[in-house]
Amino acid sequence: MAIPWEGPAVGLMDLDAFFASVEQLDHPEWRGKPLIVGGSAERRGVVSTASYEARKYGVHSAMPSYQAKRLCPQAIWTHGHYGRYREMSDKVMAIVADETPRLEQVSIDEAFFDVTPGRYSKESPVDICRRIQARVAELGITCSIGLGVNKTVAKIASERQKPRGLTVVLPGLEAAFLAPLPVRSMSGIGSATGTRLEEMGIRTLGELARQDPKRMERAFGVFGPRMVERAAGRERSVVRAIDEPEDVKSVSNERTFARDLTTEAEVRAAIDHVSALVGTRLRRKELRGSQVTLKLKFDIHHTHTVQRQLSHRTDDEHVFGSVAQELLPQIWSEGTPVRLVGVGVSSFDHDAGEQLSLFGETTNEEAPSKDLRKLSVAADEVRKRFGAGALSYGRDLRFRDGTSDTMPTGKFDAQ
DNA sequence: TCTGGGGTCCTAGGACCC
DNA sequence: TCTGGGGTCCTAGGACCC
Repeated sequence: MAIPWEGPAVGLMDLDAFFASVEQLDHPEWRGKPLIVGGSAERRGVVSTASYEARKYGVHSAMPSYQAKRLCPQAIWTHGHYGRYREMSDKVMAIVADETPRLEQVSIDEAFFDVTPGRYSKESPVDICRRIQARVAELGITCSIGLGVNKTVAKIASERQKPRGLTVVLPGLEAAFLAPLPVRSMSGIGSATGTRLEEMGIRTLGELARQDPKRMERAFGVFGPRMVERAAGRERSVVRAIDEPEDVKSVSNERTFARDLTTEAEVRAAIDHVSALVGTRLRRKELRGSQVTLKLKFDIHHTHTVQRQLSHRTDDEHVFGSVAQELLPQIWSEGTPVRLVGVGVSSFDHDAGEQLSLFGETTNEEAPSKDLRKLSVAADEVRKRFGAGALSYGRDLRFRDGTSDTMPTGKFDAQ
């Protein structure tokens, strides 16, 4: 029976324990057993995804692996197969896109979609959600969906029932749905903001919704009044169409080392190594940026970054990597242990021309040497054919055995 | 032998210009 | 004769998300 629906309808689809579910699909012998996808306990790894069987032991995403191992020593452990997850994710997104052109992917396992009646189809939004769930299930994995009048409601609803849940908040009921929930259940409110709100005596979304926007603006800046609107269920969200992809703002890579780096040679080799990863990705994405960021983490709470704006855009690690090398002394002196090294490139300015500088590229001291860039492109080719580990530049070689596990981008539950 | 990696957005201070 | 105000860019860091 169709449920009548007035006004906007936004869904949030979340794949249940995605990485672990794909592993269990591909390895029938792992089904029904505690399974953890994540980095190894000995190398400062964390849990990326735990199967529902492992969650019973208290294991959850983002938990340090050593802790997970203690809670569930019998768990099957895998480092994950990112390419395979990507492939499954693409199949799922194609299903959703087949139902509505307004599909905004937020991560490998999550997407908002717009099923406002009359916009693309006259069908009930609830029926469309049920069909998406059934079609995804045919792939051998499952998803949970939240449905409401905007993104905030859809997102929170999707988390109410898992796995395989469909939580519908009918139009007009959003304020009542949100009111009793703790402020932390709304995305955008993390531990810092959550604590500050509590100190102000605001514990639930209902209490947040009743706040004076001016007062919240004084306390939280532009985010304050937005929080109030969202908590009241009044947010008006736009779901991007599938053919208007989001502009990428930055591309970066970082590595945490199993053991801290201490010598200059090690740190500089790490910068080269990480820069090469960034360069390959920039060229694959056809992006050139003019802002270079070097990031070092000394211990769990102390991270330093330095940036430099270049006069032109580049995608060549020989250029931005040597800039990162030049920046190193600004935040590091030999002897300080380094836990993590990161390099990023940003300021792409997609639609602007190549040239930022008033001066020609050839007159610029930072202009990439054509020969070096050719070398970078040739290296991409070798990596593509023989694998990412097939090639590295001179300095790289010295530290490669010290890297921690290369983990795919993770999926983490709140907390 | 205590917490990864890839991102986004916002803020705030300083430099600099008019 | 001694300090205004607005705007923009750059830089560093924090909070948050999955």
